[in-house]
Amino acid sequence: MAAQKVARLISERSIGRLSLYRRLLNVLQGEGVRNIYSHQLAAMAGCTAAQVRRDLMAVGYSGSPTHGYEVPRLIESLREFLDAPGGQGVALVGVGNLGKAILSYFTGRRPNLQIAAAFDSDPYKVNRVIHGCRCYSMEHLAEVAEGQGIRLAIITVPAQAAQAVADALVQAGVRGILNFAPVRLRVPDHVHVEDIDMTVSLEKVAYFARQSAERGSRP
Amino acid sequence: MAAQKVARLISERSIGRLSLYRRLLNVLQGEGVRNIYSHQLAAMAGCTAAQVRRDLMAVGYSGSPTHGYEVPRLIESLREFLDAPGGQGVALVGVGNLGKAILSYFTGRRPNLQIAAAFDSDPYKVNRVIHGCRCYSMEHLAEVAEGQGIRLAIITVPAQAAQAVADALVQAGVRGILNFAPVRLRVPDHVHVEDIDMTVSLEKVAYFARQSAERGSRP
DNA sequence: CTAACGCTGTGACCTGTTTCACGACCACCG
DNA sequence: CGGTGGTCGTGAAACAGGTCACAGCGTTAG
Repeated sequence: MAAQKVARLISERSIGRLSLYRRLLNVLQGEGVRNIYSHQLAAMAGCTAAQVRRDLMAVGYSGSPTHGYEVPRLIESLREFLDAPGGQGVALVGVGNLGKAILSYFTGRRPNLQIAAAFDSDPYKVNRVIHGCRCYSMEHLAEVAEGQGIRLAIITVPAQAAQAVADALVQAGVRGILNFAPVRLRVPDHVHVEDIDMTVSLEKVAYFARQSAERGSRP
Repeated sequence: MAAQKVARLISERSIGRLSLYRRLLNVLQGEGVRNIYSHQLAAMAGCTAAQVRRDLMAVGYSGSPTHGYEVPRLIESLREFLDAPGGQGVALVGVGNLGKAILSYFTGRRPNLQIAAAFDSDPYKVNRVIHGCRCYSMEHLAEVAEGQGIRLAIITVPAQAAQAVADALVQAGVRGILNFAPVRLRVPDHVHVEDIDMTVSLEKVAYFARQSAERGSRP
């Protein structure tokens, strides 16, 4: 407690990039790379070297001017900075097509962030094991979530059901939600919601693709 | 051509919000709402009224100070602003779990942005129809994409294959890519890439949930 | 041994986005 | 028929995030 982290004002964007750096570094480590410079990491992450250095300021590990950053130490520092000690269980609510895809996507990917339980209102899915994850009834959400100390959740239910699910999750003590439903969830301040809105993303792509097409055809 | 749109410098963020507004408005229209004020839209979208008004400046439809915005006219203006005339075909590459989920997710959702063709390297999937969408072999990508005038694509292949797929798509004339693979794609400047990185998003949720938990426990 | 190099960390600047604030307008009420 | 209240559009201020530039330093070449 003496070494209390100063409440760093670090932006959401930076956290995203730090997570990206870590993933890139893991690949590099697998290739046997021992040291790396900020500009190399920047090239891989698609940003500038200055931004990499500034982001890394937050994690509290300094590289050497001569050898750059030691890959294993940097990974370790990022782990300390980003991960909860002891790992975090995640609940997934809504075992439809998207839910199943996400279950398989995350299976064995991040050992520190495992999907520990799935929930669905469809009685046919309840008690089945899907991609290695047990599916529970919605009625047992609070019980299972609290029993497993789950603080994070992924919502992959239809839009109409999303708010009710979010309320139930908050009630069960969840502090963070990754929301795939195309709705703005209303939650208390202490709960963090991250939206992934595929429709909006696709429309953004369509818009900007059209823009660059027009720009390109009229030089 | 005389009415050439002034090259509005509109931010990526704004486009995302405009797309969100439109979706909210469609729901409202279904409920029979005729008029709406900026602050109501703001409450639903999770931003401020000033931001709604500023975003809407770009679309070129002015509301009335007394009745706010007419829902049908605003939807129409957003459609003109966001959508390509005549609709845009989209290709989906990678018919795995995630690809199938996305196919079912977009089926019949946005009539203007239909997934017109799917591609996979697995011969077992080729020529099957999945969620109403024909799956072609990767070899026919250029042929089918050009034949159908496809300019947009969604990548849902494993990370190792993503760059090769992106190259092939660009070669086939694709101008915008929605990329689910956890890799930074390298593409020419005239191609717009939008990344959806679920791992990064989940880690962001985990980080900020932990932050607010710590902040909450120490008031 | 000295000089020169290249990289890191960080203060200062700059750019792009959000918020504020205010003039103009219209409907409604008294 | 004038006052009042509420909203819109938009210039200007405030803010956040990203970039630049440079001091400091270990390494290495000469």
